Amino acid sequence: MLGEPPASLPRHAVLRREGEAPRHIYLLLSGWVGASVLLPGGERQIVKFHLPGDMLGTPSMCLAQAADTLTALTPVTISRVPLAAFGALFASSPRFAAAMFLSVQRERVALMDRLAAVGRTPAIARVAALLLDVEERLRALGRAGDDSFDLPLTQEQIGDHLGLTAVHVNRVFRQMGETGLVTRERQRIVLLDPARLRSMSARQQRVMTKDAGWMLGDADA
Amino acid sequence: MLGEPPASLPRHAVLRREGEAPRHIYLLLSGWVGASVLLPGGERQIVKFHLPGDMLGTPSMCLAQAADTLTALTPVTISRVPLAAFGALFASSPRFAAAMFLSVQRERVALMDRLAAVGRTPAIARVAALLLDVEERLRALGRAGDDSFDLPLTQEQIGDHLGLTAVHVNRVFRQMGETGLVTRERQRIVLLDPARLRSMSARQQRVMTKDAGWMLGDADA
DNA sequence: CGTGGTGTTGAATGACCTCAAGACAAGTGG
DNA sequence: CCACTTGTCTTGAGGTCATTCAACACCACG
Repeated sequence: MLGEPPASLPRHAVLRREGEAPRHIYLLLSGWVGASVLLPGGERQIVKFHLPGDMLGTPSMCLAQAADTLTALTPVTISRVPLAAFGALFASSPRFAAAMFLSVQRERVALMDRLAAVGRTPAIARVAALLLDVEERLRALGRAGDDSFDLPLTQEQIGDHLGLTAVHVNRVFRQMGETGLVTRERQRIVLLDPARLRSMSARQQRVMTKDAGWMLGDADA
Repeated sequence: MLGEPPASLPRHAVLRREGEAPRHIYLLLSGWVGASVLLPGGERQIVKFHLPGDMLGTPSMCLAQAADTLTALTPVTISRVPLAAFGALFASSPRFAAAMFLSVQRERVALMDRLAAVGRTPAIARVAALLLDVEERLRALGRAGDDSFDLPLTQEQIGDHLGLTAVHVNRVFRQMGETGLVTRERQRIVLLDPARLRSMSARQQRVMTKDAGWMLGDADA
C-alpha cells in the first residue's frame, strides 16, 4: 500500500532518534517498539509501547525535530512512509484524513488516561493498568483468548513507562504474585484475577466511535 | 465563522461533563478553562489548562462518551461548534483537515512532555515548567512582555494538574519565593529568574513546523 | 460580622527511591 | 564443555520526597 518495502530490524535498533528531522512515519508490521522521551537529566519516559499495526512517529509531524526516540524492543519489521506520500493521500481522501485525525485523538486520550494514572494512582494500580491495557490490545490483534500473553519488556522499561524505578516494579510484581493477581515465568504473564486487577487499576473503559461518525455524506477518494 | 454565537459563563460553570455524548466542540474566546479527568477513587487529573484561542473537547471526538470535563476556571466566553458543521468543513478543505491534524499532534506532544515531567521530575521542576509554559502561551497571545502574568488557579487546581497535593504546591511556591525564583501577590506571578527556572524545569524547547509543511500543492476550499 | 473557600504551616506517616549486593540466565570465546 | 561476561532480576537497609492530618490565618462575599 502506501509504505516502502518492509524492513527487519534487531532488538535495540533505533528507528529514529529524538532531535532528528522527521521525514517519515513508520508502520509497525511485527514486534514491539517503544517511543521514549529523554529528559535533560538523563531520565527517560517511555510514552508508548507500540504493537503491530500501529503507526509510529506521527506526533513529530508537527515538529521540526522529532520529539521521541523509536526503539525496537523486540526484533521488528517495519515499513517507512515518506511524509510527502502521506500528504498526497491526505489531500485526496477526506475520509482518510478523518480516520487519521481520530486515530491521533485516540492516542491523545490514551495519554490523558496514563497521565492521570501516573499523577494520581499508586504503583500497583499503574502496573495493573499496563497489564490490562496490553492484554486488551493483544486480544484485539487476535492473540490469546485466555488471560495470558508475552510481555517482552524489562522491568526497567516498564518503570520508564509508568514513572517508577525498576526495583519498585519488581516489588510490585512480587506483591501481585503473592496476592494471587498474576503469575509470570520468564516473560509470560498470566492474569489470574482480571476482575480484581481491573478494580484496582483505576482504568476507564473507553468506548470508541466508529471512524468518522460525525462525518457523513461526503465524497471519498 | 463556524461556531454558534458566543456565550458567557461564570466561574465554575461546567461546559460539558465527562461521560456525556460529545456533540460539540468549543472555541474558547476569553478566560481560562480546565479539562479534567476523574478517577474512580475520586482523584482528579487536570489534563490541560486552556487559554483563549484554544479548541476544547476535541479528544472526545473519537469517543461515544466524553473523556474529560470542561470547567470554567474564570468567567469565560465560548462558542460551540456542532460536530456536524465541523465535519463538512473537514470534508471540503484538506488544508483545514491538515491544520486540525497537526493541532492535535501538538497537543499530543504537550501531553507526552507533561507525562515525562510528572513521571520523572520532582515537584519544583513541574511547577517551574508550568509557570514557563503559561508565560510562553500568554506571550504568544500578545499579553505581557515582562516576565509577569496572572495565574487564576487555586493551588489545588495546580496540584491536580501536576500530580501533587495543594499543600505541597504551596511549599514549592514558598521555596521558590525564598530562593528568589518568583514572587507572587494574590494571583500575580513574577518570574524573577527565568533562566534558572528554565534550567531546573527539564522542559524541552519544541520548534513547531509551519502548518502542513509536508502537504504541498493541493487545492484548498 | 459570620462563613466558606483558599492559603499557610507543622508534625508524623508513608510510598517510593537510592544504594548495594547477590542470584540467575543467556551468550561468547577459549 | 567451561570460564567469563553481560544484562536482568531479586532482595535488604536506609533515606527522601511528598502525603496526610490538623490547625489556623486570610480574604472575599453575603
